[in-house]
Amino acid sequence: MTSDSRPLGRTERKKQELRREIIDAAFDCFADLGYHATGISDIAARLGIGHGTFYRYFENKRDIVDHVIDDLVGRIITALTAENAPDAVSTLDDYRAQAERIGDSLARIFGEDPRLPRMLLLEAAGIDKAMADKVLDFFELATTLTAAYLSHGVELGYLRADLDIGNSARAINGMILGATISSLRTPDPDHQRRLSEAIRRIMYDGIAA
Amino acid sequence: MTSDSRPLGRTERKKQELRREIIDAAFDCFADLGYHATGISDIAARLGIGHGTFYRYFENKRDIVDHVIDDLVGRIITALTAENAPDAVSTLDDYRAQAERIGDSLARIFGEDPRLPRMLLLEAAGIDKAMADKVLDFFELATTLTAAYLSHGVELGYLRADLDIGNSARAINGMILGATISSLRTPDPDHQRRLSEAIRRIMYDGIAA
Amino acid sequence: MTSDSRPLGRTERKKQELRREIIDAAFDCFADLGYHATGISDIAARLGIGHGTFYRYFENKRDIVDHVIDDLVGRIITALTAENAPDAVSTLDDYRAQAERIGDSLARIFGEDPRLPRMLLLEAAGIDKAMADKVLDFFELATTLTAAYLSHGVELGYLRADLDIGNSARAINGMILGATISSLRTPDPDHQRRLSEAIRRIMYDGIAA
Amino acid sequence: MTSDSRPLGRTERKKQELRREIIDAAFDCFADLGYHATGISDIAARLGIGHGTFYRYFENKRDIVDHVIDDLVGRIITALTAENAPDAVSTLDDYRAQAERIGDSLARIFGEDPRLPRMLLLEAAGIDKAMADKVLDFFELATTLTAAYLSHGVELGYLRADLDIGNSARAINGMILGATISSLRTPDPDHQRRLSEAIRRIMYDGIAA
DNA sequence: CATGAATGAGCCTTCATTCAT
DNA sequence: TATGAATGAAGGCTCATTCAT
Repeated sequence: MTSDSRPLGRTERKKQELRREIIDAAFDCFADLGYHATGISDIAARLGIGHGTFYRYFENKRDIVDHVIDDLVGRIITALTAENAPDAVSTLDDYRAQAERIGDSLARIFGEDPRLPRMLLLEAAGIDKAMADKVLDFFELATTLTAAYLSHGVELGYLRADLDIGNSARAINGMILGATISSLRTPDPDHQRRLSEAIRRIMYDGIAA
Repeated sequence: MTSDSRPLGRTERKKQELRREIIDAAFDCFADLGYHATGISDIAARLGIGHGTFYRYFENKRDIVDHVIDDLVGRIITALTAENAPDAVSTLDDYRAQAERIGDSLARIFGEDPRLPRMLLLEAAGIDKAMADKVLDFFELATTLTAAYLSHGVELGYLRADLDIGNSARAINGMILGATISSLRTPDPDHQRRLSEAIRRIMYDGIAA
Repeated sequence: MTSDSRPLGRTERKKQELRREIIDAAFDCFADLGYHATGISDIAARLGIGHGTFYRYFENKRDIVDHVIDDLVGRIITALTAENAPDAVSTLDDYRAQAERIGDSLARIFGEDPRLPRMLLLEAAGIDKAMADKVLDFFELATTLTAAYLSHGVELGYLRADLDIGNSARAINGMILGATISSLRTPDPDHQRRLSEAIRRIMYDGIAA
Repeated sequence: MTSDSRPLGRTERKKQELRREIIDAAFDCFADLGYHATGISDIAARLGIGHGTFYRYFENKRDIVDHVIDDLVGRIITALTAENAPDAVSTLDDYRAQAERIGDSLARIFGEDPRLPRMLLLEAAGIDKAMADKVLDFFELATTLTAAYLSHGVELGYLRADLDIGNSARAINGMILGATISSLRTPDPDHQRRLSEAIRRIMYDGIAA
């Protein structure tokens, strides 16, 4: 059982590896220089491969950035859903703890590599209409995930029965988005923790006296 | 004292007018095609002027987009602050009404021309580092404005005394940001109204049962 | 008898004056910035006139530089021929003194304004073929002048009877040219005097022991 | 030790070849059209290559002309110094023969391709200040070379002991320069020979009776 | 399969010149 | 007559992409 179930040849495995490395190098370049300022040769140079080789793995410049973004989005979705299924909790404390856990997951993944939110929020949408759509798709997907949590909370009676689930999900995601943007300027973990706390406080109790 | 109030000659006025038109045309182009896909000739063609004329009014392509963005930001700030000084209200009802008014202002200015939020949120940040900074500056400014409102609310006793003002302002602005992004996909005014309502509900009461 | 023989109107006189000023300003610009780096607007700006006005006095950029060069050449020729007619001397000492006087004239006119030789030797010829021809014409004219002096010297018996007049004139003018070029790098009058002395020594005695 | 002497691969050799061809084509264009009237596309078209290819070999237009001029200057210096070391002669006749040989070298190299002196004397200096400096540097270098010959001549007693070596070198180079300029108008080899003769006559004997 | 030399579409920008005011 | 706003030809340069080796 040393290899995958399908007998990928050594060559094939190497190819997948390089493909992976190209995606990572492209991410590095796009994050450092910006998409438009990055040349294919920058990506190739970072890997020490000929820039012609790039085209054996990806159609063109537009193609690679799609893979880079899909990769990022996949990483985030994975982090958010792992061990955090909406219906995995059954007590109020569990519920709140899960919300906190989700916030921490996001903070960790964005905190570990600030280029990730920067790429997703500042760089990606400006590439072209299709990419902007993909970013908006991601926001919508996030809304759906959040809505599922809220829905579960309403069912369990933890949340207001009259909650406008979809729109509240949008609002909550907006707060997370705001926090993420704030982290671009102030990456300090302490600050993020306080901001996270403020968001949870608003979520549960509002701001009214 | 023979008409000193109109110190601009007819020529000068025409110049200012054309300058204004170029900014507008550039906004149109950037919003339609994206910054990088827009050529100076596109802007000039839209106005029926020679593209050399463009350079009599703006340094270069980077210069005009700065003016376009400053113009948009200025419009938004104006709309948000006009008749909405943080300390212009003195009762809780006034306070809530003002919050609603501000939300409406934003909805109107973004609803009137959906290209405005699209330009500011999706296009601008991807132009280059400096522009990304300008967009983040704008978010920070918005946070400051919101914080002033919250601060006033705490002073008047409408809001929780233990409110983390700065971070709550960030969270609230995040919700507005989320709503704005949502409006890019679902420009329907009714939907916006419900979303706006959900945000205000969360703000004041939270989501807890 | 306050005006010229022809009753030039005041307007006409002003026109000639401005024309003159434009030529001077153009010379300044060409000498400072180089012909190609000089814009019509640079010339106009230096005079504080609109650059459209330029075209009421000169056909185009190529036209003005022709006038500038003609002006320079005229000044040099005038300086060289004034009081220095080839047949104005009749003794050997006079002859040598005249040669010295001519050298001094050149040194003075070039020394007074180093932009003059710079313009003529470095800038002009590179403008285009026609201008290069004009510069070569000037060299030929200078050769003719020098040849006349030599011819006179031979007639009077001051110079070798077997002198190849034309080619010796070319050689002598070459020495002057070399001195002028040297003055571009080393404008020091003392150095020029010694160089001038060396040239005259070679002219009369050669370098042989 | 299997052919270590040819360390350049075939590709590398081709590259050097094309680089050489570009320099030559650029020289052709600059000489034919003038530097400013020459476009990169003219150079590329002359070689039948895409104009983008040009930029794989040279930084920009300014870069190539530097190489063209350096190439010309190098060729001249080589021709002047090859087999003509200042101290390679030991009799007066040798000395005169060497001087003649140097003159012939120059005449040959300039006569073979009249575009060479045209480029160096008429075109180059007008390109910009830096290039004008380079041309003046070349004149100074030539002066240094000539001065070495004169110095040797004085040491051997062939030349006047009181010779102002530096300035005489300038004067002599001026005569050569004058001859070169004359050759631009009158490329006839016979004429050049007579002019060369006249120069040598002046050098050794002067013009006095 | 990897390479990088070659390519040219297409951009931004300048500036001499025109002409309506 | 003087002006300077408008113009667009022209050209330098970049870089994604191709393809022969």
